[in-house]
Amino acid sequence: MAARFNPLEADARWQKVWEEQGTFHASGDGDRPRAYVLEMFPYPSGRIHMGHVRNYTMGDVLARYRRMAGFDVLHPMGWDAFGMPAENAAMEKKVHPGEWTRSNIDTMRRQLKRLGFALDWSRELATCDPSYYGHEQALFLDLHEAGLVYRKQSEVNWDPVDMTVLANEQVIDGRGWRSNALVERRKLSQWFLRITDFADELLDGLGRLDQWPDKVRLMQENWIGKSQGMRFRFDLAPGEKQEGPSTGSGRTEGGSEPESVRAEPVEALPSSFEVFTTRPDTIFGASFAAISPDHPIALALAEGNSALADFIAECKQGGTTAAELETAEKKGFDTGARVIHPLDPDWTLPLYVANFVLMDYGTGAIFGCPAHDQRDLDFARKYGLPVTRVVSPSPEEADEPIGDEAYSGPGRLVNSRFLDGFTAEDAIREVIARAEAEGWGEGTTVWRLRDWGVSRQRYWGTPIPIVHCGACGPVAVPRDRLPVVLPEDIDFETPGNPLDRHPTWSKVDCPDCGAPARRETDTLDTFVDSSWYFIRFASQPADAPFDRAEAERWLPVDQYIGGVEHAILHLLYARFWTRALRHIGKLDVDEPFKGLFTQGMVTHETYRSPDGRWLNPDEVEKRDGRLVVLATGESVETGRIEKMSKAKKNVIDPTPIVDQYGADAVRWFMLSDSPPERDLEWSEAGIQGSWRFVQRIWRLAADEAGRGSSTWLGAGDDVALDRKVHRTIAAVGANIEALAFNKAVANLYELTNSLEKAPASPSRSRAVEILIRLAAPMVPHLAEEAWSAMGQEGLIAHAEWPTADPALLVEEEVTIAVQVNGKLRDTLTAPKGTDKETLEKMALASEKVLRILEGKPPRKVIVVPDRLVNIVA
RNA sequence: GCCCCCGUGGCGGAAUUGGUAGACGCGCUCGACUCAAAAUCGAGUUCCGCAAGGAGUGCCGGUUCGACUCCGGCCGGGGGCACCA
Repeated sequence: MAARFNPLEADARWQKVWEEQGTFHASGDGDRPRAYVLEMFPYPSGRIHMGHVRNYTMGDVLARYRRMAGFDVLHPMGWDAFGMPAENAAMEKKVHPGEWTRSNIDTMRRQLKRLGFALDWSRELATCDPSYYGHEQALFLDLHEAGLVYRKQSEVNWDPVDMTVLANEQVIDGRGWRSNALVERRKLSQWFLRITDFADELLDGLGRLDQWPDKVRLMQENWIGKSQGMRFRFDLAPGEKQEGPSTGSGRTEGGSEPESVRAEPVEALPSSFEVFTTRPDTIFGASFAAISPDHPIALALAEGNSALADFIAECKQGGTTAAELETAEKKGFDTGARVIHPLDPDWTLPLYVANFVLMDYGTGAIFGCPAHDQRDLDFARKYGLPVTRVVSPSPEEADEPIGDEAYSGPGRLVNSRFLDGFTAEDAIREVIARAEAEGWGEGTTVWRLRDWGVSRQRYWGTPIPIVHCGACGPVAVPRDRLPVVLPEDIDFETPGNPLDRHPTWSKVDCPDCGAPARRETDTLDTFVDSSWYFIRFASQPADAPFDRAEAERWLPVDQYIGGVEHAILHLLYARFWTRALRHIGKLDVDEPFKGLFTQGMVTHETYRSPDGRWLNPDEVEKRDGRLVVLATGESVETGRIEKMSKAKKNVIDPTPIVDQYGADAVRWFMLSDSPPERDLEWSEAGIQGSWRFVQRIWRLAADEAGRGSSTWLGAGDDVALDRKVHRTIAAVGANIEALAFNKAVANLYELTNSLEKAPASPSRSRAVEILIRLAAPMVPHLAEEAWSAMGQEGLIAHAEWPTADPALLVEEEVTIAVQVNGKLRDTLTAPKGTDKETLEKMALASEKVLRILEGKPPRKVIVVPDRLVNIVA
């Protein structure tokens, strides 16, 4: 056996063996228990980065561990291959998005294979492949038939130069990130999925996801944002112009929104409108009503009021960034109209248009109760509106005036006529009951969650399988004509969506009436692609998206691992999609991911030259204990430790590192030190430490392999070492199960330290063999090499995970801490299970204790068996 | 503004239900091997102190025989959401 482990030679050899033998194929038959381990599939951006390496190493350890523990493991990999970067590359580098993407996939697949991940490559998929997105189109049509897809006008960020729609994060200071042109708000007809129909289910389901981080569940809960309250009608007081019939009150029930009210032409002034409140109990504290600048009543009133029209226009200006909103002044415009209080026909309130009322939350209108809402209070003070307390924490404070702070605490109703003396809770119930009985309002629930707009005016995505016919309207593409394949001959020379400009692609006959029609040229949000790929991994027939029974055998994913940046959107959409499939009877799974783990980022120091330029780590060198620029010798300023990014030039490409140290050292480093949920700082010293450890294990194995069993003949068992080994078996298994890889790594270091110190014995030989098996999920190439060199049969990937002997886990002797007044003064050793009296006697006999007690009797002695004795002096 | 998480040696971090704080790694110091270096091995490494001993888990207080752990109040760092009625 060689003195040193040579990863460059061994890695490739074992990777070839695994591939040829199909070692990591999920069989899906037999009666072994199943485990589905999945990491979030990558976007093929060009090359693998350290974040990928960390993510996939974690999943790999778990997958390999489960396989050794007897599971049939599904551990697949694929590519989230649609998206904007491919189109950007097409524009910048004049390459076809498909070509660019597929070449990136080839590169990254090679890089992943170089790391020796135990993946079932036979199930590899790419979302940009018609054999994937064609099935997605079919599923889209299924949801469409089930009424879960609808079309409505919606505002988008429109870049007039690039002629494209921008996501919110692509709008920087009101300008397009690429064109720098002022972004316009445009209304487009877009496709929506009715995720709000599932809001309650999605919220409710979070409570049962006990293997998800609390943080993520909380984020989703906030995102869904359930608010219970009441919706009620305000009638406009007579005296205002009221032309034409009432258009009713705006919205229909539930999450299904009609073609937007905003799209209607401004004609008549409605005679009433609805507001939403979570505090119907404070209804007698009302002092004004306010509507959004986008509200139909505001638009109608502005018709004859140029000052109001100006105000509305002003509201539309200004940024929508968080900082701007926070500092933006709360402004209102008194329309002069008044509304009638629903509980007193003689009481009218002024109607304002206010810049802080959002049209797309609730009903786009509110009533203001300044005494008990801070924003309403600020508004009332500004415009000199009355402030009436209606909730009081105690009877004495009933007439206490409200100062600068609104009172939002508990209490009983005051100044509220028939509600006086009610608790807030009872008052809410009472007001809702009354409103419902009298027909002017009702209890309701409002969600922050909006329906999911899935239309993207982009080329590189899944075509939406719809044809627009002048006579028939939007018509589904018949199933036998799926997939609707993206055209390859496209042109990126002119801005805008190439599908729109394609000479022939969009021209089709209507599937219903045969008349000339036009294909939908929008493509689907790429989050749709990632909402069901884990199902396709589990089952991939050619003629259907998945086979229900086969998919149900694997799902839900037992452990899903990825970045916390997907805590909301991807994970919420995938949860929705899965529930939607269940709703339409395609798949009986409610939650797609049973266990979720969000791993931390890989970070690195940043470096700057004296002139403030960011420097690459390879431009920097340590000389005489300080960092200098390699080329010039100037001193380097060490910046913050940050997530690796091109902008900060602190990216370490994994490939050269793997070439230098081998896959196992890199994998080991990714698991060491930092807890997996926290950030890991890449360092040269760290990878060298990992390399040393790989060689230390190798030396132990080589030592045992070279020794043969004869050398320790006559030596007895090393019981202390046996105990250490079995404690380690238990600890490593538990820590991998808990994804506490840094602790499992520490366990293996400890065992290695013990083995290096232990004299040769049968125990030691067994221990080294067990160490190799315990380390196999983390450093698989080394483990295979050592396993075979030690003369073991078969692959270690198929070897059994060692079992801890319970008898060896029990200590015979324990160390007892001896404290005086809670401070450690001495320790003593006693057989496990020694009774309290004996321990107390032993502790009181301690010389150190006697010295501190100075002959005085202890006041009290606390004995915790097998743990400690605390003497209270 | 609202909600959540985290503060432990020079650094990354360990520490079942409150029960010997600092496992393990990195770094550093000294030593061995070597002509020398690398590699490797051995010893040490929370702070103050020669030692005995004392202090110590962001700060202040509380509960307890006993607090990194529980409670209250501050300070600092990070994250999520955000004119949400």
